[in-house]
Order: sequence, then structure tokens, then C-alpha cells
Amino acid sequence: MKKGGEPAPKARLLRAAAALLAESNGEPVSTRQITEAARVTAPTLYHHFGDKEGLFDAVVAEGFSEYLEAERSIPTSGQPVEDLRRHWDNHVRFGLDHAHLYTVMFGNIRPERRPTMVASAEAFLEEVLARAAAASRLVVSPHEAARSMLAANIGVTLMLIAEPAAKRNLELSAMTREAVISAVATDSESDPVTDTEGTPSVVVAAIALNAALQVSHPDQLSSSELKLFLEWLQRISSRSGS
Amino acid sequence: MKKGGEPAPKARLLRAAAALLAESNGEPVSTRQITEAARVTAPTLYHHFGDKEGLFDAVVAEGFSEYLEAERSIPTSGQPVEDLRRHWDNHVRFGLDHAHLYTVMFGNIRPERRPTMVASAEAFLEEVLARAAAASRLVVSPHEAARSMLAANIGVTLMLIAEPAAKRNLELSAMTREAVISAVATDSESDPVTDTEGTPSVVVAAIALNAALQVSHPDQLSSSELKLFLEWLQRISSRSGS
DNA sequence: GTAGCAGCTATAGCAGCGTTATATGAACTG
DNA sequence: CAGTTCATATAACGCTGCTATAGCTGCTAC
Repeated sequence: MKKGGEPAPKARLLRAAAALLAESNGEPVSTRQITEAARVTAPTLYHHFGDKEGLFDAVVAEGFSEYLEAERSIPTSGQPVEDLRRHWDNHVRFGLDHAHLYTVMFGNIRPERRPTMVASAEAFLEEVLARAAAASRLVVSPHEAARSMLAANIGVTLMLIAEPAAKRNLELSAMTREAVISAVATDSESDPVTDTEGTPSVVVAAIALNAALQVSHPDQLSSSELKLFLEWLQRISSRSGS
Repeated sequence: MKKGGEPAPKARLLRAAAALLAESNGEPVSTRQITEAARVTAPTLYHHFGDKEGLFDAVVAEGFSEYLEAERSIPTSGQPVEDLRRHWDNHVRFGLDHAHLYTVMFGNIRPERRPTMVASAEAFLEEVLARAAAASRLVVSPHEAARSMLAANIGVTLMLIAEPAAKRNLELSAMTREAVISAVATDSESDPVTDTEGTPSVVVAAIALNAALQVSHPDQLSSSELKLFLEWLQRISSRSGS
């Protein structure tokens, strides 16, 4: 392992690619620009990354781990719903700070790459939501809540990125944030929402309990017990017609 | 103007481009493929559209006008909030039906093209919301409401497109839709959320579930099951120290 | 030492891309 | 029929992502 002095070609390529990608505002960046900026010839790139897309993926992965790091550095405030707000805002902030990277991460449709990113972000958000669920604050399962929140979060962030930086109105973010959060979580556990289907409060309580179990005492229940338990929940919720 | 027979090269180019763009699943489509499919040589393309991007823009514009047409063909039901749902669903459906086109329209960040599309979609949605504002009361201005709804709508649609068609769960759409709508339109009186203390954990959730069970469906669980269940609750609650 | 081996990097070049300078044909207009 | 304009074709340019091949480095084995 090298220690000091000049960075290795691989690192130089990564940094050059990241820099050029950030500068050149959305327009494509050529491998020749990158290798020239990294003072390296073409085969070096392909030796280390196999592909242009491989290099870009590495850049994106770096940016994504930065994103996850920022997410993880957010302390739990003790108020789960407030935590949800912070994570939402952090997501938006990251998107605006790394606009190009963000659009590659979340605006792209590559059926291979994006789901990986999205799934990771989703999983992390699900953890936060599980904590909210443990506090009886959730009216739907953490998984669905995470997907919904993340989708709205991405939509808002893309929209904010798309419009000129001067005109950006962060209230769009705050407003949509509150909309989704209030539909997904209740600040007080007294008022479970009865939507069009008339979801009974049993389901709400069951979801909360289930989440609480998973968070705080995952080993108190064997998997078979848990399975049976969930089966009950389903049976109960499916028959609650009245 | 030509009338019948074979379509003019310009139309053939448009159709070929649209077809190839729809088929080749996200991967780039070359001008040579397009001109070959349209049985035309390169300069014809550039004569009519100036640019590859110009051609693609024309394809997108065609798709977008199709989208607007579909939007406009939705009748007003008399219930403005119900109208919002229909427009939301129509947006999602269009996105899933024209996945590639959609991502070019809304997933892209081209600071030139996208705002045009978005602004048009936004303006149209704002009209619908204005009607909602006239009939029942909106919580916020139609303009902000339209932006928020559209952002969430786009986020959800992109997310649905991104995941394999087989696994698509449209409930994500319905859920987020209701979230945004209920925050934007005062269909039922929902509390503007203010935070409270977040103490409860497993015990509270368990008690809530237990109470809910007893109230609504006491006979859904056999006595032995209930006994085991209550045993769990006790086991869990006795160790939760928070 | 030096022979062999593995890991990086460089030379030079390919096929494909978007694009265009130039030329040719077709279709009106006078 | 000549003139003008529009529409298409020929052939090529410069650029792209990528690679077959070869050379250089630093290592271990004898």
C-alpha cells in the first residue's frame, strides 16, 4: 500500500471523473477528458474499472456512501417523527449539493444500478421508520411507509434541482414532507386514520407492536412464533369489516 | 401537404425514433439505427430536426401532447378531490405505459427541456386544483399544491418504473396519492400535526393491540392462542426498561 | 544476480458515433 | 423552358468508447 505523496492512478481517475462530472453541468464527459485530467492513458481506466460506466458507478458509489454517512450521522432525537423530518431534509440537501450525482443516483432508470441505490436508501429509511413504529407512531408498515416517503422525497428533490437555483422554493419540500409524514405517522397515537376502506385500529396497533418487537426484542420471539403472530394479524385485519 | 400513401420521411423518422426509443430499454439509440429504420439517410434527419436531440425532443413533445390529451379527456366528476385522484392515477398510468418517454420527460435534468414539460403539467394540474379550490377549500394555494402533488406524482412514477414490472405495487401510488391529497385538500378535518412526547414502546403498543382485539374481535383468536400471545406480551413488557 | 512472474501502464488503432460540406434530384413558379 | 426552393443522397470528418499488443515495474525463487 502506498502511503504518502501522489495518489495512485486509480484514485486520480476517481477524483478527476468526479470533478469533471460535477463541473460539466449534465453534458456527457468523455473518457479522454478524464484520463487526460488524471494524467493517465486509456487502458489504465479500463484496467481498474473495466468500463466507463464502471468508473462512473464507482464515483456514484462513493457519493452514495457519503450520502449514507450523512444519513447515519443524524442523531435520533427521541422524537421519531421529528427524526423523519430531519432525514427528509438531509436527503433534499444532499440532492441540491450534489445535483449531478443525485440525478445519476435517483433520476436514472438503469434497471440494474438504480434499484441498488434506492434499496439501500429505502432500507435505511425503513430503520428510522421502524423506530417510529416502535413508538406507535406509524399507521402503515415501515416498509410501505419508507417507499412512499422516499418516492416523494426523490420527486421533490428532482423538482428542486430542475429549477434554477435562484428560484428554488424550499417550501415545496417542507409542504410535501409534512403531507407524507402526516399520512404515514401520527404524532399522537390516539387518532388512527380511518381511510376509505375503514382500516381498524387493530391494524395500527398491530403494526406498532410488530415493529416494536423487531426493534427492541428481536430474539424474544422465535421465527415460528413470529410467523404465527403475523398470521394472526393478517387474519384479524382481513375480517374487520364492521 | 401529402395526404395518403406512404408517410413522408419526416413522419417515418419520428415513428422510427419513437419505436426504437421505446424498444431499446433505456440504452442509447443511434442516429444510424433510426435513419436505417426510417429508410432514410443521415442528412434528412438533420434537415428536418437539426439535431439528434431535436428529433428526440419532437418525439417527447408528441408523447407529451398525448399525455396532456389524456389529461384533458378526464371529465370533471363534480367531486374535485376525486378528480385529483383520477389525474394522479392517469399520470402514473401514462408513466408506466411510456416508461422511457416518461423518464426523458420527467427524470431528466436538462435545464432547458424539462421545465417546459413540468411547467405545462403543473399548469394543467393547477387548473384542476383551482376547481377544487372553488368547490371545497384548499389548504394552500393551487400553485403550491400543484407543485407538491406533481413532485410526489413524479417521484412515485419514477420509482414504479424503476422496479421490475412484475413486482410493481400500485399501492405505493395510492398511498402516496392519498397522503398528498389529504394534506392539500381539506376533505376531512385532519389535525395539523404538532409534536408530542414519544415515550411509549412495546408495552403501549401491546396494550393498544390487546385492547383493540378485545373490543373489536374477541373471538378471532382461540383461547390457547390468546394465552400464548399474552404470555409474550408479559415477557416482553417485563424486560423493556426504557 | 537473474530468471520468471504478476500487476500496471503506454502505444497505436478499430469500429461506431453524431454531424456536415457538397452534390443531386424533384417540384413548383415565372 | 430557366430559376428557385425544398428534400434527399454521397462521402467524409472528428470524436467517442474501447482494446490487442507490448513494455515497464517490483516481486519471489533459485
